[in-house]
Amino acid sequence: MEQKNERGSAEVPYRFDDVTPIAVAIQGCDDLAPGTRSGRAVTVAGRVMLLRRQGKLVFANLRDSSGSVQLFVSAASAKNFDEFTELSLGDWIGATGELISTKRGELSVDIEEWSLLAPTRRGFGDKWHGVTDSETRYRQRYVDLWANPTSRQTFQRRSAVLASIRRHLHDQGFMEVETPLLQTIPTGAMARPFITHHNALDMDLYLRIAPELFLKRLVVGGFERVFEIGRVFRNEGISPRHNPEFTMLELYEAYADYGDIMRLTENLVAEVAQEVTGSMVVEYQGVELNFKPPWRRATLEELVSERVGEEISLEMDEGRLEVLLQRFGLNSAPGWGMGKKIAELYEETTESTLIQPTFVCDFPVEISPLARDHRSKPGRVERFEAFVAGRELANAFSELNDPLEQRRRFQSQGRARADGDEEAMVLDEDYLRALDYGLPPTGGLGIGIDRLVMVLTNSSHIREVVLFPTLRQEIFDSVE
RNA sequence: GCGCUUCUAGCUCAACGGCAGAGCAACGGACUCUUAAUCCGCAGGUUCUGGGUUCGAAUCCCAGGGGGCGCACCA
Repeated sequence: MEQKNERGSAEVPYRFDDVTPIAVAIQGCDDLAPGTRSGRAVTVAGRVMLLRRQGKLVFANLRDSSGSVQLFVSAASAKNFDEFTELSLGDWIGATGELISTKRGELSVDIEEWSLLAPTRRGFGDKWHGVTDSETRYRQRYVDLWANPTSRQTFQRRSAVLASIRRHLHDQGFMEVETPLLQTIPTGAMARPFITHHNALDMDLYLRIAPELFLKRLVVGGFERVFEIGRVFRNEGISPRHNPEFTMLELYEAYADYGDIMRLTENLVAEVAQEVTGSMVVEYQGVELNFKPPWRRATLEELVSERVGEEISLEMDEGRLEVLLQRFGLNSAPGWGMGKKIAELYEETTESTLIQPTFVCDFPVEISPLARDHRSKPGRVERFEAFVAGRELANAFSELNDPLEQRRRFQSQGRARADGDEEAMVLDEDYLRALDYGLPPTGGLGIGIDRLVMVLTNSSHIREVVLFPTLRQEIFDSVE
């Protein structure tokens, strides 16, 4: 099966000098006339992806992370020519030669010297079809990345998105911080946690479901603009839009309210889109999404009223609301107040229809335990969610900074928990103590980075944008 | 967790109740300007696993496993 490849890596070099990325090496040589030589010598390295043997002349395509280039290997001028003809697709080599244009006008490196850097013992799939089997692509991402250019581009763009976000936030005076992943109280969001155990302390710990409360402690501590980009873990279902671990951006800005955060959000996302895709208008699954600010702003109650076709509000008749819930197949649970019921109706009828970027504003206080009461609308908080392509992209609020009110909110969550809501938020005494020391007016924001990357890479499944997505354990037939 | 669906050579796929095949890769050989696919040759299989039905199962049925989609849950 793998007959040829009794070759190991024992005899290949430990390093290879003077490598230039292929994209850099070939820069400026696009217009070399067919059949001419550039006089420029380059050293490149990468994987042999295609081979066309013509006897005393071999053409190969060499690829590295920056691009690919044709290698022109002639028996008359290349060292170790016979060995070159024995290379396999997928072998790593390094090579030095002059940039030339072939008779057909293909820019090539006319190899003088080359070295095998690592042989491959397994093939990289069909050279035309690549590897399409999704299981192989997710489990063996190293194969996917080499075999499928679009996969490679997706992850390169993901990196560009992260770099762009960091650059913009640093430019605006935000400081990047790291807070605990291992937490004694899993709080700051509505979700079930993963539990683990620390042996020396003989203590259960939780993988964080959000960094939120730690970041606000830092604002109490005087860091007025902080952000964290990091993994959070939620012990919930897996779907095309959910991976148990995912990457969240959270930021907090002192002296700002949710209106400031709205402007920050639309500007940040629009500029990132512009930088990584070249445009603020992005095609996603056949639909054009326009991220150019300003985005539409509407209240949750306005949007759900629009969809349902009649006025929906916290002040409406509760019996009428129950009728509407029934009509949409929703059964309210004991303990649900008007706010929760309206939120459920909104989620069922409205969320998936919000295609263009939209700020959904002013959520019911009942479902927003960390957001500050709206300055003029009783029963609502100053909170928004940004929706794009029918999905939540961001969640933000004017942060609740009153320790007494925060305690009441936690206690209300505690009652929901007692009623069986496993995702109701857990009270954090130290956080309340921190608020006692004074949290200035603060705007906070959370953005699901994976979903942002999905939109900016036209990916329909979160696994397309997570390098090593969570899968069931693979069972190997033999253990050697 | 539930429903639907899928799994055949290293990869991409045929065969759909009657001898398990092709292209590419690999392996051997020919070829000095090719562009996934030149030519000749040679190999390659627990058809995901285990049961069952049948004269006969990759194919039909049952159970299990992996993947995908949908629902539920969430971001």
